[in-house]
Amino acid sequence: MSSRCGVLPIMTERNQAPSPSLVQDDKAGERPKRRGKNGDGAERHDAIYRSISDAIIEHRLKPGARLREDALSDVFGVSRTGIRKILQRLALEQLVTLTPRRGASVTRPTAEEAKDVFEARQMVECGLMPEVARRITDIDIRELRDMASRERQALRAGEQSTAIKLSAAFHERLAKLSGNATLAEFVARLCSRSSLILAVYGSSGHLGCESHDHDELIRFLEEGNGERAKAFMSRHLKTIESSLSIVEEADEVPDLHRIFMG
Amino acid sequence: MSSRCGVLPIMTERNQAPSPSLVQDDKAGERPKRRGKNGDGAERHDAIYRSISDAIIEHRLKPGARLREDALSDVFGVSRTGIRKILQRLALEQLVTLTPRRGASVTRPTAEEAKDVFEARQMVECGLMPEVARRITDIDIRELRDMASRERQALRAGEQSTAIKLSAAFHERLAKLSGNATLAEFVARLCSRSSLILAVYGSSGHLGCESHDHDELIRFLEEGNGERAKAFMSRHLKTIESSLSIVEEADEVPDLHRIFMG
DNA sequence: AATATCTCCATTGTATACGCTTTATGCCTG
DNA sequence: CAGGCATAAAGCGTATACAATGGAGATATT
Repeated sequence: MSSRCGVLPIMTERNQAPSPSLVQDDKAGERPKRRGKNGDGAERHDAIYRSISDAIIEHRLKPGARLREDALSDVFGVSRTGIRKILQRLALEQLVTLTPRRGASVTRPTAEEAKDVFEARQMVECGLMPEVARRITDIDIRELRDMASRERQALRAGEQSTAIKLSAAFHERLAKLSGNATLAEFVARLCSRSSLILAVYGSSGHLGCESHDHDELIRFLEEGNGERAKAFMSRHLKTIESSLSIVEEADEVPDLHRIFMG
Repeated sequence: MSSRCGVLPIMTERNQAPSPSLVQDDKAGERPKRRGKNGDGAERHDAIYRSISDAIIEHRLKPGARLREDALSDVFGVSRTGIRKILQRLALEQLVTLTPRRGASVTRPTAEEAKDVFEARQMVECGLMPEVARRITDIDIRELRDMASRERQALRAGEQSTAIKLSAAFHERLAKLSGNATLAEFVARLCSRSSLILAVYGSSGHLGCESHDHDELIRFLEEGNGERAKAFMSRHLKTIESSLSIVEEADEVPDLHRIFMG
């Protein structure tokens, strides 16, 4: 068994925090980095959280990959206590699955979850479009265009990880423009899970959003046409969903007869 | 300062778990309750979580109430480690607020959060009605009627806490009938937060849902009229929201002058 | 030879101890 | 008499240690 992925494809972390400040010598006993007052205590946890979250969203950590606590604590240089907190948070966002005595692993979404997530996105993201079209400003449009362009660029350069994350970020940003923080956060979580779903059910070579869909969507929003934006978003999401090859691989007892006996 | 509520209005807990198994003598040193194999380890945490969550939803713990870790660990007989995990989970559901070095307290929703939450409920709960109307069965209807009846009963008996929880439970159950677990969970969270919002902005004597609204809603669902159910739900939620007296009380320095000097 | 069982190890669950930050009270000073 | 500072206490953040459980491998038995 365990044809799963290896244990730790986690590359240290490409910290996007402003302070690189070598990580591993924190464990050396003394504490050389008492910068401000406490400062990086909570920020460090948040950075680690984003690090793992990004790795999952970008498919550097694939569904089913196990996340052992002391391996993570080794990599990030904090003790298991902090790691557990982070894993628990990721579990609540359903990016990792916490099996009671078995530890954490990257969630492998089921087909039904996939359906639910895209149904939810249909309802919420589409429902948000009119309000977004109403509230969007020129600055927002410029920023969205920039994101879309960077996404296209990454896609063309073959940087799948980056493209996936930018695509999710685009949808999240869009939702945030509605001004409703609660719904925006919900959309953000749905986008993360969508990324996971793409990792499992996505056909390779065709990752999520079409190259120019986002640009077209921006155009509708720019002209304040909320209804067309809504319709387009609906079509957009349907396109993504229908591109999935949901085969619901039989988890339990994988039909050895059918597999081997033909 | 600290004209807040006292420290611990937590009455031990009216455990709804099947095993009462006295709680407080766990701290007595020995561990007399090693029942099955591990059994109550995780279940116990879940019970504590529900205990606190219920207390918040039922307004036995009011917004702003501080939740000190060792006080809770004393009450429930588990160490701070477990309490922290639970508090973190509650924080992620936005029932409690975790201030970095200050500990946990019951969240006091802002006016904007209230608006966002009800806007989200409008979008999701109403959007779910057609599907619910399509999938509802006779058994579901009977169960919903029972819940509504129990709610009315509690309301009439003056048991506010029970009525509030039953009302939220009704909406949650309804959402679950849609078959979409993701959206159902979102609705559940919105309902919890709504309860909190009612605690802060609700005019007393008029808590949330009207007595007979739920019964009427059931009727529409029973006849499979998703659109009317949707419209009714929309009106229902609007009624609740407009019953709030959102005054955005000045949080800081609770106006001691106005309070004591008249 | 295959399966069941036993044992050991890897890994998580929980508690406790320690340090740091914040807060409150008392004292000193202007 | 009022306001600021210092000291003490209390509570949170983190790490480490210990216990317990589940799994994998080895061995014995049928």
